[in-house]
Amino acid sequence: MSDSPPDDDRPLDPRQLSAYFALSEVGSLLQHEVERHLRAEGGLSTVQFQLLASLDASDGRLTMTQLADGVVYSRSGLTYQVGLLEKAGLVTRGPSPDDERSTLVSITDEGRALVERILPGHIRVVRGRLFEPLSDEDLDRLGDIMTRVRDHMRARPPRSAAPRRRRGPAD
Amino acid sequence: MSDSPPDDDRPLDPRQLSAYFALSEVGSLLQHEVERHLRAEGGLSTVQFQLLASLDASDGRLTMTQLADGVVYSRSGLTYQVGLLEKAGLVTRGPSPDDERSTLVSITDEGRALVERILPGHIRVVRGRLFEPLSDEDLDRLGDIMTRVRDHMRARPPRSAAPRRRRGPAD
DNA sequence: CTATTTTGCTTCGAATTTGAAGCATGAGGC
DNA sequence: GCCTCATGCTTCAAATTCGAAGCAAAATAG
Repeated sequence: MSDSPPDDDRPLDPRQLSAYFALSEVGSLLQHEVERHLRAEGGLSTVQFQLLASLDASDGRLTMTQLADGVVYSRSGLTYQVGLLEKAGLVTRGPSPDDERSTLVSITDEGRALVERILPGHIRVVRGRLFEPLSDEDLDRLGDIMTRVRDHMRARPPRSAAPRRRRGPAD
Repeated sequence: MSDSPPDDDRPLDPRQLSAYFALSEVGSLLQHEVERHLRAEGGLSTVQFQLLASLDASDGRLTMTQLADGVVYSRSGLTYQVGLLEKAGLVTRGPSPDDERSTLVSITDEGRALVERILPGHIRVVRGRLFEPLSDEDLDRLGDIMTRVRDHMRARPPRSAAPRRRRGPAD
């Protein structure tokens, strides 16, 4: 870490490129297939399922902010989606006892039941599409890599633009 | 095909779960940051950039179907986006000489110039957010794994629903 | 204690996305 | 050559998305 090499402005080498493209593609494909399955199976979008799953995994109640933080999503979009879930009777919204501003979202029994019902099929999709061609060792490695990347991305909030404005930009 | 092991209906074990969640999260986070950057830098959405990059990488002209196949996208959405790109002067649309039905999309010089202008920053984002915490070995492994998964997903077109409806569902 | 700033959420309008339906051309069967 | 089906793309209406603006409660400053 003595002096940063000019690594930053070099093009990606072929290995990086191919890894990046493959990752993007897998992400998109997986997302689409999961979407399709959830829609067909339980009439839910991916986000809605993630929200219910988050609630189910935690203590059953989270604030809007906690939910939005887990799922990568805009605040207003979250309001909309939680509204739909509430209308469907899968969650309820109420004020937080601690903080009058916060809305506490709680999963209903019906919501839990739906998650339980959809989960097996969801898992089957993920297993069949994602994990099938991977060995145990691949799996460990993938988990390790992705966890590290995620922590890295979560650690540093994204600079909106101009990551290093040392020299005047040609803009 | 003698008797399928009950592997299929087991829940994902913790390693699989954590790998799956981390992968999803990284995918979402990366997509959002790329989106933000491209929008700020060149006024393009991710899809538009991918379309231009696809055209740039190939011979400069592709049919709508070829484009949609590369990017994971709906046909109608593609029509809309290509329409925007055309309006912006970055691509042109014309009939295919071979097939009267096909629309051939060509990138303009302006389009190429825009790609050239945005690419370095895009690469900087990807490098900084995705590759920074990875060693060379990680990189190779990641590329290998993702390539294999992608090929696997591309090979078998997704079953719309009901992968194995052997026993009457409790629906 | 009051003024200011911050935080949490919702509402709003504009842009995007999607699947279904529509239209025209190409390919096959007869 | 016709008739039927498949293919390539666009149009359409409805749903979803986002950021900006708005509003109320809480934290902070003085």
